[in-house]
Amino acid sequence: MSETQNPSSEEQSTNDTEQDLSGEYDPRAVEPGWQDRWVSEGTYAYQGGADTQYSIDTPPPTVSGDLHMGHLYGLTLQDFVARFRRMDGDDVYFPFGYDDNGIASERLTERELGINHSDYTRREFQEKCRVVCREYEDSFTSDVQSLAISIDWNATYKTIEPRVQRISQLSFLDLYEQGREYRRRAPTIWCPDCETAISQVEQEDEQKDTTFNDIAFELLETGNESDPDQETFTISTTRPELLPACVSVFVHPDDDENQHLVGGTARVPIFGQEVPILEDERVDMETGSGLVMCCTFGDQTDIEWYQAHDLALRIAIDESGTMTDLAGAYEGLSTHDARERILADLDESGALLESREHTHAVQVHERCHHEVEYLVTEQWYVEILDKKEEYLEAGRQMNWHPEKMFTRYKNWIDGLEWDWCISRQRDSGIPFPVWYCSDCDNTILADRESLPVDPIEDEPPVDICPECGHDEFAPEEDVFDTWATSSLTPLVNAGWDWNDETREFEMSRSELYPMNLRPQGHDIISFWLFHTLVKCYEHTGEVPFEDVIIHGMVLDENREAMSKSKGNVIPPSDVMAEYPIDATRYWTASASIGDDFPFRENALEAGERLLQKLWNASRLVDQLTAGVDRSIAQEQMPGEELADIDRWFLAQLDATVESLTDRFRSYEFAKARDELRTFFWSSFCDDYLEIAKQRLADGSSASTEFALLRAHHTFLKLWAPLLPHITEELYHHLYDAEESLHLTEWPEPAGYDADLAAGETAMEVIGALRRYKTESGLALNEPLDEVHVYGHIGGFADAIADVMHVGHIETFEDEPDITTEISGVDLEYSLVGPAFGSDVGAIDSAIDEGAFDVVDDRLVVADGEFELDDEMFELEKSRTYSGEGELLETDSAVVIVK
RNA sequence: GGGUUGGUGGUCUAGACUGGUUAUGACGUCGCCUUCACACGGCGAAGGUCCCAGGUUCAAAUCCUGGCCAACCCA
Repeated sequence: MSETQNPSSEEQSTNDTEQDLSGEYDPRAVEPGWQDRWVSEGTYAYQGGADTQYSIDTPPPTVSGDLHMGHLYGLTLQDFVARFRRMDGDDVYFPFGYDDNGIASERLTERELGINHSDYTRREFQEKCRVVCREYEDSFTSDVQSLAISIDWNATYKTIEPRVQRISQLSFLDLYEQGREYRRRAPTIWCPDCETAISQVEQEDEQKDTTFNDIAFELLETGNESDPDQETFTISTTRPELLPACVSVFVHPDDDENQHLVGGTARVPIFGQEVPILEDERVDMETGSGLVMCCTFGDQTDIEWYQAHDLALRIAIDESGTMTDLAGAYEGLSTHDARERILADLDESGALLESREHTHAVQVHERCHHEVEYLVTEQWYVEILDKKEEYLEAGRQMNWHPEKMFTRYKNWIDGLEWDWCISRQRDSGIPFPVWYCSDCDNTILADRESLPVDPIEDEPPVDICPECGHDEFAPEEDVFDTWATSSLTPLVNAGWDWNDETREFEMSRSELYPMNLRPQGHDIISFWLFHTLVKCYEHTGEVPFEDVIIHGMVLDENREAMSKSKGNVIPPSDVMAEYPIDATRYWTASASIGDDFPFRENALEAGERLLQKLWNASRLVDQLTAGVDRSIAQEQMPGEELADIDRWFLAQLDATVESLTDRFRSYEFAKARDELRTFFWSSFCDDYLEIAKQRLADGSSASTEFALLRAHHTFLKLWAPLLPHITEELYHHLYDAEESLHLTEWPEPAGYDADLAAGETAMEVIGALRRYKTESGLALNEPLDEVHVYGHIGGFADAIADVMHVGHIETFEDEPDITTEISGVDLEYSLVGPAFGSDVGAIDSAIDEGAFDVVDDRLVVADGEFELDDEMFELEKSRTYSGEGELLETDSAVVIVK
């Protein structure tokens, strides 16, 4: 869809492996070069035709602003999956879309150009939207490319493009024909600012300051004719402008004080209409006087009352938030002005008893934060309330990562109260492919083959109405809700379309569907995931996703959500200016899927350090294997030709490969990252590389050269999904000047066996000797004459001698000739507990007092009261060495430095 | 108001499903060391009532109940 900013700086990494790697890694020079090259070479293009695919249904960002941390995080997680799967043998379909139809992009356009949509024709305004969106999309695309997201840039879409419009309209027709859509005049959630209907998901709570007004209503009749002295009662309301819409007053059935009113009637002040007094348990007795007026409509409870009690309908507010003729003298005023004037008039007439400050939760439109109204309008709906159970069950069929996120999906479905309103009274959406007969209002649908259509410009498919024979039609002027289209992304990706010849729906890339992965934030489970499931399930009969990963939100350094109002937003551009992308990605990998996670400057610094470490270690490997044919890294050397120490390291590498593969497959990037970092840094750099360095310093060793290259080559691959730039750069320097590392195969365990226990002990011994030198003020390369090791270190004595510069090393399998004294007993409680139960305490205290003895490998405690088998305990010994040299202890060996 | 999730050294975090007595790692702090890939390095040290209170159990960071706090979702 778009070009990179600077498509041709490929030369910069054509390398010659003869040359040493330069002193320091310079990501500023390296990273942009690779980003450009990957895009211009189409490195991540979906191939098609392979046996195994992996398809990701990426979230199309709403075009409403710049790239933010949430995008960076989400996209990077997807990229980890994509890069791993690609190397692991799958043909990865990693598309990208922009959601540029609907209210968000219209408002962006208005904001950007300082205009209002109503000042233009629909066509003109749409054009302006396209222009503004295109600019935002281009800069967004270049941002995404500079994050090294391995998207196939041939597989992109915009939700406003004709291809997607067609799919969206096809979807509408299909659901209509299945009987799952209807058009109805009914109470609707309405945004007076955007002047459109919205759906339940698009409203949110907001605390607002307002005044709570006590207003006297004249009591005309009581319910049981008692208490005739009472002339008025009090209603508390925050919305006096709704008085002209008042249709009844409600009392709670448990409200003893006001019970006598039920069944009576009252007169509304100023407006004078007579309304019934009814009883309903939805009254909130705690707030105000306990008496509530019901207006059509002030909130959702009003709607429920209206339906349950068959009340009158009085419409006092119109689509633009202006008072209607029902408001009499207040007609034409905004709701806000009407409120002021009505309050003043109430005050003057004495009906306003009290006004007090009050904070309460109101429903607002999430896009513009204006208070919503509930208006009776004609809208299109997708029926969902009748299938809540089925959609819940369908959700259960997907693998949720983390599992607990399914609960959120369930809660959302449980709380559903409205069918899905999909019509919007806006300009820049996808039109309904519908006309209505001007005479009988019959619905005329467009033909499938003619889609996409715009009924305002296009003619209906019939000349006369099939119902009544009339020949004039009115176009449907509404457009689809954004989510009615973005809920179709799996079908867009799979190339869903209607085949007019076979009279069936089909997919041009059917192998992609159901998609393998849906990645998204937990904030849009109710929007995107739920709607997508409903739509795709109804169209295909299948659940659209195999796996769902639900990630958390990026927080600031104080663990608070980033928001413009708090002023704590960190734009990715700031981070990208200061840190390498690979370091940013390293930070991103530290979050477990599902957890919110804080921005941490020091995590980025840690990433930078790792890059430098990887670079330096690679430089050392490069130097140590200067004359060696690098292609051996991709071959196998039989285990028996390898020195013990080399085989030992490769065996550990095997285990790491295996474990990392599992981690990546189950989306556990944080664990993969930490495991790999620890193994790379501690085992490879600190231990093995030091050993290899010494071994090769003493003369060449085919075994060590092979192991070094093999390990290094493998490390580059293992790091590749997380750190794509530096690994690619190194790979080109050392192994292959042409092919991209990211298109090579994920490593597999080579099957090397080694005495892991002996290796472990050998590393302990090296550690102990290192400590000994440091603590004795010796340089680490200071020679030691002679060392005796008591413990099992197999064939690793030479390696220890090499790396620690020991002249002569002697090993003994048994205990050294030292004085040992039993200083305590370590109990194995997992065995002692079940065997001795409540006696464990007595055993503990007896041992503390020294009342134990070892007889024939058994521990006799408290004069024989208890006897423990040898596997139940271990003796703690303190050793004193009186011979020549110094005694060092490790967990499994004793070392004497002569 | 209802629900969900979480609360582990100064900070972030592993461990919790499957209970076992010495709670993981990183960052930061402090001390020592220029050492031939790397001081963006190495070695070492200090630092924890595992939110609180009960309960179950021989044994609880882990399981159960209640509370407090925070975030999110829904009213």
